Amino acid sequence: MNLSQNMEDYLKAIFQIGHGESASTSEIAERLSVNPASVTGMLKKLAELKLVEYVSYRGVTLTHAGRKIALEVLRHHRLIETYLAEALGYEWDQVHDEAERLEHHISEEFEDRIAKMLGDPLYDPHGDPIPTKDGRLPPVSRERLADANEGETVTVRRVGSEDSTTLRFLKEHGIRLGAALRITKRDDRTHTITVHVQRTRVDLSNDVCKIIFVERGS
Amino acid sequence: MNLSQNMEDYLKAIFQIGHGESASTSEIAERLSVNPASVTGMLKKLAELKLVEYVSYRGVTLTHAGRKIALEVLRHHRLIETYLAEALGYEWDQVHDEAERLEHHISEEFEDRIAKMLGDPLYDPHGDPIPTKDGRLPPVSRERLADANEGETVTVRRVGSEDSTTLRFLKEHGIRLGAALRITKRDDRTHTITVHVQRTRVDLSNDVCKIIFVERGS
DNA sequence: CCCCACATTTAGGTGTAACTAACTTTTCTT
DNA sequence: AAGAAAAGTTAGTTACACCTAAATGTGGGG
Ligand SMILES: [Mn+2]
Ligand SMILES: [Mn+2]
Ligand SMILES: [Mn+2]
Ligand SMILES: [Mn+2]
Repeated sequence: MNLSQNMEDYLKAIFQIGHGESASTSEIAERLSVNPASVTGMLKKLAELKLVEYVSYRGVTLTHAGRKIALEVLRHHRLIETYLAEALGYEWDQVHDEAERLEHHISEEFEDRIAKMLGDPLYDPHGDPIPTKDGRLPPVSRERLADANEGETVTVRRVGSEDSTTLRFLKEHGIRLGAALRITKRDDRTHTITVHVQRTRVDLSNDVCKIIFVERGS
Repeated sequence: MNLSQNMEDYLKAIFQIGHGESASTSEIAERLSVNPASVTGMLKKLAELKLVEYVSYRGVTLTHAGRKIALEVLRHHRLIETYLAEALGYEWDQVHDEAERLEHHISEEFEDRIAKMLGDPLYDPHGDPIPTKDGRLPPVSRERLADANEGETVTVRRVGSEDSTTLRFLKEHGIRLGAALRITKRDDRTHTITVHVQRTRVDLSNDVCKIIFVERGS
């Protein structure tokens, strides 16, 4: 099956929104910066190809075939991000846009070679799991920094953002994968959490804390 | 100026056919595996954008702006080929197809990083010159093995083919960049040239000898 | 249970880039 | 120099993927 770049991005978006549940037209439109009317059109085409199950006004889910493609594209994306960071010295806030384009244009050969060169990594520079060649997703932490208690110490495992300003901010304050954070204060009035990284104090908004996933302990 | 992948490939084709002279509709169609009628349509659009000078029934030449883009795409192509060979262990017969797609999708950032990593190479794995960032082409040999005399010894500098079967054949017989060839026999009846690489004898058709460019001496 | 707000789809249209078939221009052959 | 062959262009379609505006469906509050 040879799909267009656009179709691949739709399948990936449906996978990432839905994660099993069905994705709505407007969520897909939002994520792809496209008009909802365009989404309806594309969903019909994807349903025609048996890549999604689509019920008018009810949203879509991926079929087995659609899910397989979504995972392949996601594997490309995250392997490329990892390669850019490891082999070419990109920062974690620079990798996303490059990977977003390249994911559609590399060959299986390229995929296999960079995977091997990197030692078949399981996580990308943001801690996102890289689907394996046979379509399985390595486990990820779902504990959010936002839910950690005052006094606890946690380890950063994943940052669920593609926004380069946010990523740069975090990096500059020492918040990177593997960093140990001590939660020194939760202010529920200002929705702010104060953490200490090494000896540096950082104030984080609740919004940011919702996209930082951690593991208890250090 | 943001051009489509297709437009970029047209400009590159015109550059490579013409090299100063004008390119004909059918040559472009041939090279891009596209219908001549489609070429006419595209040439009009490119002329509209002032990227080519187009006279109906008379062919096209690149404008300064068009040439600049062609050189940029060519730089991408050849840098990527070089990168694939040097950094990822591709063979010289595997690099072309991958580069043909990727050339349109990498960022300036990516271009700069791989160029730097490779030490700003001047030639790709086939000995083709890599345009510099400011659009200048390193010099190349135009001496064809086909024109070498019996008894001479020459050094392989460039192989002007993208055909992987040809490239694999040459590689397997020790004919690679830098290899020293002694022309031991020219048979003008069978249009065959016999050369010795190291101690191995290889018979080459005249067609192949026309795409092998050499430097006199070893 | 009706109405309204919102989500979604349909209808109609754009731009890109290809195709085939028919026509025109150029070039070659005699 | 005429006529045929080759090269190139025009006309009319197709497919893709987007858009806006108008119409329709859905689910919750009154
Ligand atoms: Mn993408
Ligand atoms: Mn990532
Ligand atoms: Mn190309
Ligand atoms: Mn090359």
